[in-house]
Amino acid sequence: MLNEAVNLESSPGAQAASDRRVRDRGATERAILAAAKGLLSEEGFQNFGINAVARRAGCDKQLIYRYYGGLDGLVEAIGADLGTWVRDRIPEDAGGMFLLTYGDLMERLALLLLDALKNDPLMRRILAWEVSENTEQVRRLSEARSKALALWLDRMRGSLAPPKGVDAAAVNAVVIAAIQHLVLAGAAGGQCAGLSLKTSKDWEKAALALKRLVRGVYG
Amino acid sequence: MLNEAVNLESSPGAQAASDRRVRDRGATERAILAAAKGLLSEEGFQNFGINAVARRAGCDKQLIYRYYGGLDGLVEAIGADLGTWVRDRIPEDAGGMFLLTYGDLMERLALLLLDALKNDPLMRRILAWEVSENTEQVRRLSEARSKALALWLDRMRGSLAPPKGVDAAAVNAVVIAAIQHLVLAGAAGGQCAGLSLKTSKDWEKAALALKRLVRGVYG
DNA sequence: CCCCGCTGTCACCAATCGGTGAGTAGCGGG
DNA sequence: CCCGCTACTCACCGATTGGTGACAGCGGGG
Repeated sequence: MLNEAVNLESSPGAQAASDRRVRDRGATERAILAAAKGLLSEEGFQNFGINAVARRAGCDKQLIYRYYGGLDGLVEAIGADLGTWVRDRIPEDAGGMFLLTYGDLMERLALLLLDALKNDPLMRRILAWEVSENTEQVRRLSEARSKALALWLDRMRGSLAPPKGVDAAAVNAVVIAAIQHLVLAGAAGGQCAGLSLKTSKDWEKAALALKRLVRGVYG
Repeated sequence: MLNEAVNLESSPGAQAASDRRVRDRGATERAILAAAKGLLSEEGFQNFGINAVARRAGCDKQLIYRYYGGLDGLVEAIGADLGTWVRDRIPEDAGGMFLLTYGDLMERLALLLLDALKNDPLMRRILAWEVSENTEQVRRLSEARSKALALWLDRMRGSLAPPKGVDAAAVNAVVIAAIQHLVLAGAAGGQCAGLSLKTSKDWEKAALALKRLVRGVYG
């Protein structure tokens, strides 16, 4: 039914032969990792499983067990890959920014983070995963993500000291929480607490409100 | 277990007879709804399904199809039930609050919402569901939830007008986003952006930061 | 040369999923 | 008392899940 006659293939039957995977473990490993990241980005963690990844990678799931030790190992590999996230979005002039006040800096960082997350489906999916499940799997991934975020913030901050009299760590955490939830809600439902988050005009309004909040505490 | 043995048989087989559900459609419907809400609250949306609900309700899944038209209808019933959420947390003195400024009001509302969500696992799970999936099912539930939230805010606000010059709707949405994400992250992983969210002392720090932010914009 | 190891494929497992059709059991009205 | 309506249960369906053991084919080292 599937296979034509056993003939000397000249017809599309040859396709099966040409599709044949070259024996290259490294390439296969990379294909699996890419498939996993793509699948997580596009479909979310709901239907993220061995079978789905293998299907997308175009290989047998057995290879995932062999090369990554199962889904857990694969997820860990994704986490390790998140290290590139911070590298990829550190502008060269990070150290030479002409930011005068801590408020200037935090406003800038908030807007940068908002934009970065808005355009990074993988990070968004991981974030949603984090707040939805509490397995060891997602905990490891979460750790990698938050470490990357912390490193990014640290690099961007440089040596500027926060003002005294405010618990900057707590305030920043709340601001980041707001950013993350805005992005999640916007991507998922297109709105948050009655505020539409679809058009770029919508996002400008949200960004302005965010700026006001940050400026309100840090001046 | 509940009922003593009225009968002749003393063997464990009697248990099955004593457990026997009384034929009461209304009670069964309520049991199913309660099971659904409890399951969603405790386990999250991951393993929320016909089989799990029926198992917890102690009845056959067929009844869920019959009485609620399947999971969708059941979810909708949960959504309808969220209307009580508002009623349950409107303090009597809502109209008679001696709040002078819009800032006073929003600070108070923010802290109230933070606490309410912190202690409401069902709302939290729904919230997490909203940012993780975008099916028709969750969209309806989301709508019910946000409508309840909007109504609550409206009731609490009374007739106090927001100050001019600020996009209060956007600012409030951002604040609510922060609250919701703090609660989600706290419940799931016990922290958010490096800020621990476990002890009540942790939450006080977060609440203080939240107050500062609100006060910063609304004075 | 042959053989062994590595890469990749396939077949199969038990468990669970959502969903449906048919059958049982008890209560209430005639 | 019995009959019918209704609440309820059971058995089964195909599909999909995570997981494993056995096998095929190529290639390099003895």
